[in-house]
Amino acid sequence: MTKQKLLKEFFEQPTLTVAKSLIGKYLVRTIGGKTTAYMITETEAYDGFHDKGSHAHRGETPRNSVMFGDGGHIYVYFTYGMHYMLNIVTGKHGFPAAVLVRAVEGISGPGRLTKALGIDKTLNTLPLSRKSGLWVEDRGTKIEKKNIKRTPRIGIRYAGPVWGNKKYRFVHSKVLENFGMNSGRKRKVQQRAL
DNA sequence: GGAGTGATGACA
DNA sequence: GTCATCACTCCA
Repeated sequence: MTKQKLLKEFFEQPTLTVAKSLIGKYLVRTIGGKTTAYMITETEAYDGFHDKGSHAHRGETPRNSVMFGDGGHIYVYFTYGMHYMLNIVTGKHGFPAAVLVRAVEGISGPGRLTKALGIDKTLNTLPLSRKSGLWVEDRGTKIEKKNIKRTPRIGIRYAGPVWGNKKYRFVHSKVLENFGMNSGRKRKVQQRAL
């Protein structure tokens, strides 16, 4: 199995490309000397100033400033008084965009994901790297196009009929591994209802 | 369907 | 300084 760490160039691609390409990649977390990896199954794109669903649409603020920086950095924010959300900054410096990682295999929901992986605001603004203890790897998993569903994003109806209905959410429905069929092992697919 | 929770940003 | 809002989760 190849393990290829995704570099800055990957995250500098257009936000929608990154959001879609992240499905099937592995989110790797090192904490307290232990490393875990989970396949990403759900993402959402937040793309530029004009995106009314994005934190950046009213311009730069202390909270969202990392979105204006280089791709491949971590944007974590706290919401609803209890949940951290994990985003990965995309695009080039100066263009505010990010991908929200909503779910990984076995863990649905962005708040539950950050809780399970011990992700909090201390990671905010850091680059994805071994040093920060959080990065993304391509482990050779192949995802067929037809198995990635596109839907409107969750929880941003305030963005209005146009931006609220943009299909900027990518959800994985099935996985094919490049080294053969599942050798008898039962695949556990957890997926939130659509 | 509704409570809980507190940082954030808009406004004054 | 106040206040409404929120890229959510859990329990009913």
